[in-house]
This record gives sequence, structure tokens and C-alpha cells, in this order.
Amino acid sequence: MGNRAKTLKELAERLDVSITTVSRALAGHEQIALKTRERVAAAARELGYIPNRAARQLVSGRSNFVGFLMPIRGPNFIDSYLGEFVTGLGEGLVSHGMDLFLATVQQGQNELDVLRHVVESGRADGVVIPRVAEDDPRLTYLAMHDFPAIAHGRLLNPSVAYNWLDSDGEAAFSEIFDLLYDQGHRHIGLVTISDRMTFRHYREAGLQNAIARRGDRSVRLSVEGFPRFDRGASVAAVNRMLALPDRPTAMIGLFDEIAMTILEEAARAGISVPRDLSVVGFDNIIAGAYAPPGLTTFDANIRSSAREIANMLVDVIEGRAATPISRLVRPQLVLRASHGPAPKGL
Amino acid sequence: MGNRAKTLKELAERLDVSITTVSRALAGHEQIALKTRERVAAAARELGYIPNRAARQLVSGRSNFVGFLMPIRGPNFIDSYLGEFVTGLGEGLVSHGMDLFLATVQQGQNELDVLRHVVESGRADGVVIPRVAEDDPRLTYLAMHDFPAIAHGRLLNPSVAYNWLDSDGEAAFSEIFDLLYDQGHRHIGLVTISDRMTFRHYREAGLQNAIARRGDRSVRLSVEGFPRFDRGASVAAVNRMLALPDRPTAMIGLFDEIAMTILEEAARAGISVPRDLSVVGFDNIIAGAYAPPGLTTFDANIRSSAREIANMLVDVIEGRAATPISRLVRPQLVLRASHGPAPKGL
DNA sequence: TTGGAAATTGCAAACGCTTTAAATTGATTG
DNA sequence: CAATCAATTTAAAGCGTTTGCAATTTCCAA
Repeated sequence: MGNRAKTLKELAERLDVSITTVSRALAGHEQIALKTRERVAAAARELGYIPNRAARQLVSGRSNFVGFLMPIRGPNFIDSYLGEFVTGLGEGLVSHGMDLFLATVQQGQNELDVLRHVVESGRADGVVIPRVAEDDPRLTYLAMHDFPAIAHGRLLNPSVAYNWLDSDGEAAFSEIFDLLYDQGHRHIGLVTISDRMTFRHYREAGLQNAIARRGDRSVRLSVEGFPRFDRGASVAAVNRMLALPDRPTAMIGLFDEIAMTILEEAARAGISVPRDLSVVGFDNIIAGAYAPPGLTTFDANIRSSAREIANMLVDVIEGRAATPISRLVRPQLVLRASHGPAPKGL
Repeated sequence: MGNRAKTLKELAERLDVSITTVSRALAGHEQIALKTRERVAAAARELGYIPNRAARQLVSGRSNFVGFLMPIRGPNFIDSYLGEFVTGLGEGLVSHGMDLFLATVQQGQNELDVLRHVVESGRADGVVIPRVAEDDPRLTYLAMHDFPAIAHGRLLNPSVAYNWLDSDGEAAFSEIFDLLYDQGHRHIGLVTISDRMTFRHYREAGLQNAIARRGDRSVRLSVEGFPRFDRGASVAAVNRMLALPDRPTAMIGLFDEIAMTILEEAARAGISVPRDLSVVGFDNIIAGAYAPPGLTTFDANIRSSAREIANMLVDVIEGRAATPISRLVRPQLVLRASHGPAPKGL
């Protein structure tokens, strides 16, 4: 039978002062005599006093919790994302004395309902929303209630103002084009998805802008797409492109899962990477490091982004930030061995 | 400006009944007239009443939170573990109306301190401890305070009673020996680590027991180890074994990261897998599916294990389980292409 | 000394809920 | 019609904090 949690009352009785004094002393109020403050602090330490969070929350109206609306996907889909993200959030919050709480959306449950409960039960002072989707009703709800939140990802046509942090896919895809161009590639292939994930848009734009900026009319861009991510569809799209009579000398996957498919299908077709074909991805999933010859990709640095999101959110909660607030994070190029000079015999 | 959260008092005033009645009606007490219960329920729905958690917690002493003591490792180390685990926990808890709260251990902070705060501030009704280590002081603390907890993993020499769920590495490694034996392998190599992670022990025992059970004196087991997981050390150990004059026909990695190294180094050395060498791992990390020729391994099914842990913990919290309680989960063999018949010319 | 300001400390209310014990209402019975 | 009982509702206390305001103590100048 573990000893019960200590309360202010116990401390007060033992020290023979009022609860008020103990409370103030621990909070470091100047108005309490220094000597008293020290006495109280000593007793608190000795008894191992730890304030009751519920009581504090009830009076202060603040929970010191931040909610994370966990996206449940099918098994294994970018699940390293979740781990990294949550770790970064935790790291970021703990330095502000806040805790992280995960709101899971049960199968068949309405995401908006979960959010409402989190917000209105007072369980959190703010929330983090990963992977926003266009017209996400949660954003509307949050804006209406003026509830502190940061989204990871941005919308093309936001119907409401909201705070976000996103990785700059545009810059990354510009950078990769420049890199490939400098290595002599003039025909680039992009394998992409056509669904409503907004990041797709920015990455494609980055590629196209870079091409336009270069102003070299000999550059060609071929695109193969498929509606939703799905291994079969991915394989098919990749093979369509590989089978092109005039195949690109470099192929970019919208994200690593696609780039991995390119590597596999190229290997199966006897196409040597990077000798005959350069391949680049985005995300820096672990598998990319293992798949020969090592996938060149971008690291969006989810963990430190999440840490930054935590900071932004705390600023918003404490009214220190002028909202809406947003940040673009530049992904880092991870050079491995899947890209190289364009093959000569064109 | 979002509308404030509703309170019992508001409901009571609007319905012209007492707060007590509203509270009881919503809780479904029989003693409240059915008609009243219905009236109250309707009003609550209409106003979108959501109970204040802090107030509830203050009076009930229960937070409806479960704490997860998040292990922060270096970047990327088995981080899919974290994602899977957290997802499973969330799924499991939500079905019991409980929430998950992540306690992050700040760099340089004492794990025990974090635990004490979680327990004594009343923030959680129970905790989950992943990856316990031998002599973990947290287990002692929890036992002393009789605080509900489930550990993922078990100890060899527990100094206190505690509740755990673990995957049955022993059974898995027995199974894999039988599989390899049946395919003609008589010389098995095991690349392992020698640190204090306890799972190592069970897996090695499983292998040895299976060999002993088989009773075939021609079977040989070679072991290479290194102290702590580290890529360099792993590569070195693998290469020592590959360079053995009489190399094993099948090599088992204690976990997938090691098995991946075996695949890579074998490829580098021109050893064909599975023709010249069978390779098996444990964990089923995503990379294993991508690395040619596809790693045969075991899936410990972290997600459903975590779901089960959630159930166990809720049972303990609600006093429904006779403690200590424990469960062994049988890992599932994932057959891919990295194993095959032993090469003939021995 | 004593009056009064300054320095300390304490009382009591409040946060929103649950629960015990008591009060009210209505129906039933002799 | 009074008395009894069951069904229903309510008042009030309490959970552990914080905080506005008031009370007490201390200290110093007059």
C-alpha cells in the first residue's frame, strides 16, 4: 500500500501555517517571508510533495496537456513518421513543463467528435494535427473556437486561418532538379500520386519551377501517376515509365515508398542504378539506407520539426505569438548512391 | 471566440432541477425518474455538454489517463517500435474510455523522477513501461507503491513481482531452428549481442533447447557476439563469421538490424542468399521487406501486443486481475526469400 | 508608549463534479 | 383523513488548489 500523495493541507498542518501560505511559498511569492518560504520548501522536499494536477487545472483552467490527434493508418504506412513525430513533440513540450496526450481515433469514430471531446473536456490547452487534409473540418472547428493548434502540413486553399509548419517540398524538389541537371540529366521522370494530399502539389511545383527557371528548352519532364498509394498501383506506374521507348535518365519518386519501388523494378528489369538510371526519393525512410545501392533522398527531419511545433504551440497557448503563425522547414538532401551522371549514349 | 464549455450548473438551471439530479441523470442512475433522465439527456445533447475531466478527477481520484514512459533513443533506432506500440496502446485504451499520456524523459533527467511525478501528481491511473531492463529501479518503485503497471518485456531475475507481457522469443527461435534443420542445415550461426537486454537470453535459449531436443549430434552452433548494438560492431561480427573457414549454412541475427547486416555483408562478399546462405532475423522491420531477397523473420506484432497490454492494465487498474499477471505472445514467422535448402556441397 | 504603515499571514470562496444524508412529493393503506 | 412508505429530488460537503480581501503581526517614527 503505497503512501498517499501529499497535499498542501498536510504540509500546512505539519508546519503550522495556513494552506494559503504554503501554496504561496511554493509558488515563490515575494510577499511570503523568505524564512517561511525556505521552511516550506524544505518540508515539501522532505515529504516529497507533488501538486495535484487535477486541482490545479480546475482552478487555473489550464491542463498543461497538449493533445496529439493521432492518425491511425493501415499497418506500417509511414509509421516511422509517428514515432519520430511523437518523440519530437515530447521533447519539445517537456522543456515547457507540458505533457503530451494522445487522442486516438477509434475505427469508425468521427475525428471531429474526438477533437470536440479533447477541447471541451478541458483535457488539453492546445492540439497538434498531423497531416492535414484539404477542407479538414477540424480546422474549421478549431478556428471557430479559437483553440490553440498547430497543423503539420499546409493547405492549398485554406478556408480558415490556421497555424502550420510544413516541410518545404518545393525547395527540395527544385534542389533535386538542379542536382540532376548538373549531372547531365535532361529527361526527368516523376512518379506521383494524384490524390488530395497537398504536399504532392508543392513538390511538383518545385520541380516545374526549377525547370522553368533553368530555361533550357531541351529539358523534358515525364509524369506517371496513380490515384492512391498502393503497392500494386505504384509498381504499375513505375513499370509504365520504365517501359517508355525513350525512358528518362533520372526518376524521382514523390516519396520514398515510390522511389523504393523504382529501385526494385529497375533491378528486376536489369537496369543498373545509378549507371543507367538515377533515382531520388523524399522522406528518408530507414529502408532507403538498406536498399542497394542506397537511396538518395531528402530528410524532412520530422523529429526536429515536431520539436519546433511544440514551441510554436506553447507560444500560441500563452498568447505570445501573433496568429496565424507558420513556418517552412527546409528538407535536407541525403546523398547516397542511387544517383549519378546521366548515361552518355542517349 | 469559442463558446465556453458547458457545466452541470448551466444544464441544471435551464432544466430547473438541481445539479445533483443532472449529474445522476447523466450517469444513468435508476433512482432518477426515467422521464427526467430523458429530459436531461436531450438537453445535454442539445447544448453539447461534455463533462470537465479535471473536476471529475478531483473527486473520483481517477484521471482516466494511462502513462506511457517513452524511451528516447538515438535517432531512428527501432523507432517503428515506438510508433506501433503507441498506436496499439491508443487503440486498446480508447475502447475503455481511457486516454494515453506520454511521459518523455528529458535528456539527463532521471527516469525515476519522471515516474514519480506521473504517479504522485495523479496524472495517470496506471503506466506502461516498454523495454524493461534488469534491475530497473522503476519496477521497485511501482511495486512499493502498488501502482498499476504493465511492462513490455520480462526480467531474468526479477527482484520484485510485476506484471508483464513479452513476446516468446524462445518459441520463435526454436521454430526457426526446426525450419532450418528440416531444410538440411546442420551448422547454424547466431550473431548476437551480449548486453543486458534480456530478450537475448530467451532467444538463445530457444535455439539451444531446440537443438538439444532434436538430439542430432551432427548439429553445430557457432556464435559471434558484440557488446552493444552499433553498426560498426555489427558489421565486424558478421564478417568474422562469414570469414570462418567452415562457415555456417544458415545465419540468424538476434534481431533484424543484425540480419540486415548479414544480408549486406554477404552480398558484398559475393555470397548468394539464399543459395549459399540462409538468413533469418527477428522483428519484421519494414526495411526487411525491401532488402533483397526479402528477409525471413518473425513478427512480434507489437501493435496487437500493445493493445493487449492496454487491456491488461485496465484490468489491473479496475482490480479485476489477480496480480502479478503476465502473458507470452507467440511471434509469427514471416516467410520471405532469405532462407532455403542448405547448399549441397558441404 | 502609541499610532500607523509595511510586512506577513490567514479566511473563505471558487473551480465543476460526485456522493451522502436528508427532504420533499405522491401514492397507498387502515 | 392521518399515517406510512416508496419514489424522486435536493442541499451540502468535499476533492486539492489558487487568489481576492481582510486580519494579524512587526517595525519604526513620533
